[in-house]
Amino acid sequence: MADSGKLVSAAVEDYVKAIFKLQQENEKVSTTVLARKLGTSAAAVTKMMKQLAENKLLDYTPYQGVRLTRSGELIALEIIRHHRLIELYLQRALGYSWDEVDAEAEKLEHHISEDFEDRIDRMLDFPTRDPHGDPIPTRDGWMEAHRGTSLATAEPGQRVVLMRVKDSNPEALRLLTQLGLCLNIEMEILDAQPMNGPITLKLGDNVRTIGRELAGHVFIEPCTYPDEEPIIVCS
Amino acid sequence: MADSGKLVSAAVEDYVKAIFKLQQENEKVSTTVLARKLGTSAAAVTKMMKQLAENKLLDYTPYQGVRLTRSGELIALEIIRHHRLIELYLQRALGYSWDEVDAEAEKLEHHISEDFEDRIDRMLDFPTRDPHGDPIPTRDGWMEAHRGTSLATAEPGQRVVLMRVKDSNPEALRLLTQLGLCLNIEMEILDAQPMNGPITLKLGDNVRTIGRELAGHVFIEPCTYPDEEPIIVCS
DNA sequence: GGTAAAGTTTAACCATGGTTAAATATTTTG
DNA sequence: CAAAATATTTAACCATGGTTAAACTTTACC
Repeated sequence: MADSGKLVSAAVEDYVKAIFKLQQENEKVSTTVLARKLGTSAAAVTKMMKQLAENKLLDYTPYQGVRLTRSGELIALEIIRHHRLIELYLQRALGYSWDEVDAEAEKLEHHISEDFEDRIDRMLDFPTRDPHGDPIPTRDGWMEAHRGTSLATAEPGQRVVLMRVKDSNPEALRLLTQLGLCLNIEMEILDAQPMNGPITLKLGDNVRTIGRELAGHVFIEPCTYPDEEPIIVCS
Repeated sequence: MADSGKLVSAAVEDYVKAIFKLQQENEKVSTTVLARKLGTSAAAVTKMMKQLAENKLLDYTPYQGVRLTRSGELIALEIIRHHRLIELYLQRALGYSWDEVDAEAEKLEHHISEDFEDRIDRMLDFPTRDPHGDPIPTRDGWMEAHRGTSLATAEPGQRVVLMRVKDSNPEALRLLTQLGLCLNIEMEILDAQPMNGPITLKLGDNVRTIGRELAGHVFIEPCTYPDEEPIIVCS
């Protein structure tokens, strides 16, 4: 009953997923950083690291942090695939908004079958991105690199496209929606005040000013056709 | 992390659900029967009964079996509601067949939000029955009685409607589909051989013979308009 | 009605995944 | 470069939900 037939527990899946995400930033993932990300204690993390190392899901050198093995990565990618497919499904099929999908997907990702995964994948016509612009890993464990650079570090004068947003802060996502920002929208960066001051954007005919913290949740890329009129794909 | 914020664990939900179903047959539910239903040991059940009694989800008299309190019933009904809504959703929205829905719903029922529940309820237009003809409890903890009597005990000569099937045996459900039996289909009972022998049915223009064991998975009611031609609602 | 069988509970144990406090490494800094 | 600060690990503990084996009730039957 506690086992429930699963090869890896939901807890293990959460650990592996968190490590995967953290190791995209830093070479090695430290105990404390992981503990903070998972909302648990460093002691609990250390114990789990030993267990995961025994199961060959990661390489663990005491005091030096961890790094996933390919086996660990495959599990992480499988869960991230579940998460992002579910997010997109909730948005498309059940009308969830992009600030609501993360919390629901967080619970469901551990409990769907391969069959369910395949069915929603097919129903969504084999999508490659989730509602936040994050890439959806393939079934066989490959994932595109993240796109975009932070809007918080953008220079005025550029014409850019909104490629991606951070997924796990509903408040930020609601704010962005209110401001008229959505995936694939084109905008011009009019101004970026020094001292982490606000950034002013032109969205179609509207001018909007947003703080640096919120801008940190947004990732952009230079417009492919910077000379043409911006195309507002936002609904 | 083990807590995960839930008031009741998935294990408790499974226990309460199993007890609810068993106590519809027998006044009190015994340790052994529960253990068999849950695929666990009698000792584990006893321990859990004490815990559930402490939490006032059931009344427990040692050696005498248990019965849910109203609180326990409400939890059971909530989970059964989840289960049956999910089953119907999987069938309608994702093309699952009636032999596939139970296993998937069994896992998902513990992990959906109230919001998810409401959304699929609305999307399905507030349904009252799942794909097996079982009633879907209301949000406030009320459930219709089960309909139908067993086809295994039916007398020849009747014209009947298929009201309900047992939900948790995929093989039986696939067999029934192959034989052309589905919910709401009308049929005439032509013959029922003694000694638990096979039952012969007329479905439209087809005549089918099924064993008593399979018939035990099917529940019927006398046709409301026994004089008219059978209406085949089956697709 | 006593005894055997069946059912139930208790006891001792295990694994998982948490906790806090203390001990030990590592890193930073004056 | 030593001491202080920080990070990490260990140890002892807890709760949940399982196990098996032994003890104890209840039921069934002669």
